[in-house]
Amino acid sequence: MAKSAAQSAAARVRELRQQIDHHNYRYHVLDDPEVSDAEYDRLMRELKALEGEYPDLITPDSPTQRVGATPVSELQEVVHARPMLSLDNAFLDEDVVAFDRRVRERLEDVEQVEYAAEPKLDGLAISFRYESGRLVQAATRGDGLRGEDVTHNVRTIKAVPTMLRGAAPKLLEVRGEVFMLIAGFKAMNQRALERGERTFVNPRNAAAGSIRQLDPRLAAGRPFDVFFYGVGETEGWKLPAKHSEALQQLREWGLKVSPLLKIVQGAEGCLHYYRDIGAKRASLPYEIDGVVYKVNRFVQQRELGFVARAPRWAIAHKFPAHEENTIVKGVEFQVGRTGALTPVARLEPVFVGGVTVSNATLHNMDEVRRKDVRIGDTVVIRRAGDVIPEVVKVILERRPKNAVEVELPKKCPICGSDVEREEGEAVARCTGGLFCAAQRKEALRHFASRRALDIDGLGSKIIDQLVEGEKVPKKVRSPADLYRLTAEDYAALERMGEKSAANLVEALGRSKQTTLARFLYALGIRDVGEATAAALANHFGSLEPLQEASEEAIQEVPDIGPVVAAHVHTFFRQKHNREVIAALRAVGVTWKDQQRRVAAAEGPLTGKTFVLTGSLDSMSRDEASDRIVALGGKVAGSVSKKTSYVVAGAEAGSKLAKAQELAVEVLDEKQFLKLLQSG
DNA sequence: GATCCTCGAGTTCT
DNA sequence: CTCGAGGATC
Repeated sequence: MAKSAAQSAAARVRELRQQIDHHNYRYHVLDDPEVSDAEYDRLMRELKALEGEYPDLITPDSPTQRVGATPVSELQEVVHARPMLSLDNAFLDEDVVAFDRRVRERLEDVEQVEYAAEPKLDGLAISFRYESGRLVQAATRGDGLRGEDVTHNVRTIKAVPTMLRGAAPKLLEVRGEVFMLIAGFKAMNQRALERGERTFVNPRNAAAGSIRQLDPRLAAGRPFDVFFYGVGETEGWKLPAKHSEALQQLREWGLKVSPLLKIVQGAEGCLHYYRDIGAKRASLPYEIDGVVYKVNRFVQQRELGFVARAPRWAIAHKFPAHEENTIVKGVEFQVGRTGALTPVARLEPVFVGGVTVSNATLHNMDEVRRKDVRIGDTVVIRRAGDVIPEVVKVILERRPKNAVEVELPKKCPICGSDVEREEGEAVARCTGGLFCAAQRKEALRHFASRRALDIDGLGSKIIDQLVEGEKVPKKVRSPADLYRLTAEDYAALERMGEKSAANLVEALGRSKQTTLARFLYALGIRDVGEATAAALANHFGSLEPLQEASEEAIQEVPDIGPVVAAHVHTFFRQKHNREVIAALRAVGVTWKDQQRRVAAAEGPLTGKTFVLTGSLDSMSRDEASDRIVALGGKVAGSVSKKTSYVVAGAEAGSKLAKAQELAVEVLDEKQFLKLLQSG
């Protein structure tokens, strides 16, 4: 009786493992799950329960054994049966052309070479050994000849099958890249930060660190993924004629291959592929540092052979690096429109991500202390998918003895006024107000900016001269002064010809006809940005009632609380500000009072919130957002659970990753246009 | 009182 | 784009 129960348990265990392996394959390799996560969990729980009852049935390749294997005391050395080679690097198009030429010269009678091209992932190269379809060993690349045994950790990666599907050969050693998804990496870092644990600089380091852990419980649950890209030692498998065909066979065995793998012809095909992937780079959910081209036919590969430790039949074509090291030469403090003092690191110029970077913001003193940046330090600079360079961290081992700590200045570097930092606030401010030339300049620049009065041709070089100006009849102190200068006055400035001066006066004339919302925004009231200015304009309809409104009345406006209301109220109580406003109206700045509007326009998109990222082909982001609002939708700046859609254009950045993390629906340009049309 | 969602402000380089 | 902080909501 007991025996037959054990027998049926064994059968059920086999059945469950088969099902779970199948669902893993659907989920991780095909990206097309058949069952819900809940159903999957139910199968896992049943298997665990049975194995708990009959421990004899537990085998190392059971899906339950991925997590919770016992820690190892040290990583064992593994000698690779076939060396894991490194690749030659190409940085320029010419390098690729030269590579292709060398290949053709060695292969006589071949006019055009076929290459298999795929992205080069920024992860960790691993060799996986399957014996009779069963994963028996996973090892790091190491120096190429010997690596470290990391089987215990690799077993916890769900995308790595512990058992191959179908008829597997007696021995199959495959190579693949283990990497971390950016979204998962960020979430993991965030959690670590909240718990006060150490964080990782980038997904690559996180992957390498996790895989080399001794305790697999630390690696389990980390957001790993894997793509297999090559074959090592085999037994009982007759290799097909082409590399791409071999990868196709790996796919059928359940080993995940990059979906971006492509067959291309000649150097031209390679370069075309490089640009194509380069354009997609920022929107991929993982980091890549280039693409790899491999001669596709195995016969040709064998004919080409190797030099030293790199094959002659493959090359890695690198993208410009995202991260570089450089030295902090100094830290200066910039003064912004509101008087905020911002520390900026002056760097030894360094080429990162396609441009030369010589400055990077440090945001505020808290940030300086948190990262512990000192003058003389060597730092890691990153230009991720975004544009703005960032100091990632200090390389402490390279800190010179005479490194200087950054001190917050006591006096404003521009005007010499006292610097104050409110209790509990991150920013320090110059107290000089409009006495400070930096604040006057920034206020003018803000006034002229595109989203304010949009005065073309009034750049910072011109503003500098107007404010400090030797060559101006009267120094410009407020925006109203701008309208009193003539074309001749402007033409007298450095780097200003008659034509530019005429254009500027023309632009000033155009700017006089504006809207209340833009005007309020242009005034530069603290904490009043575009959205708040629009809310004030909608609520009050015209300027006079707002100027006379009490703090309480201002707080009636949606999204305005006591702090902002106080700023607005104080602004209009000040004599100087009222004079500037009167002067602006006197020179002809005007707008149509708008209807007081309570609700937004009704439309097919009412209740939907959109977030835009990347650039669209058919319209600018401003146009896109106008069209959404016209149909009753809302456009927000950041992705949250309440976001209905993220519209991702070319070179979408971190918002796309965030959307994927929160499972918010993502629309590409086509789908977005369709939605607009149907509305 | 805590948490989430938005907005504002400052920033790089070509 | 990122960070900090104000406002709303539970």
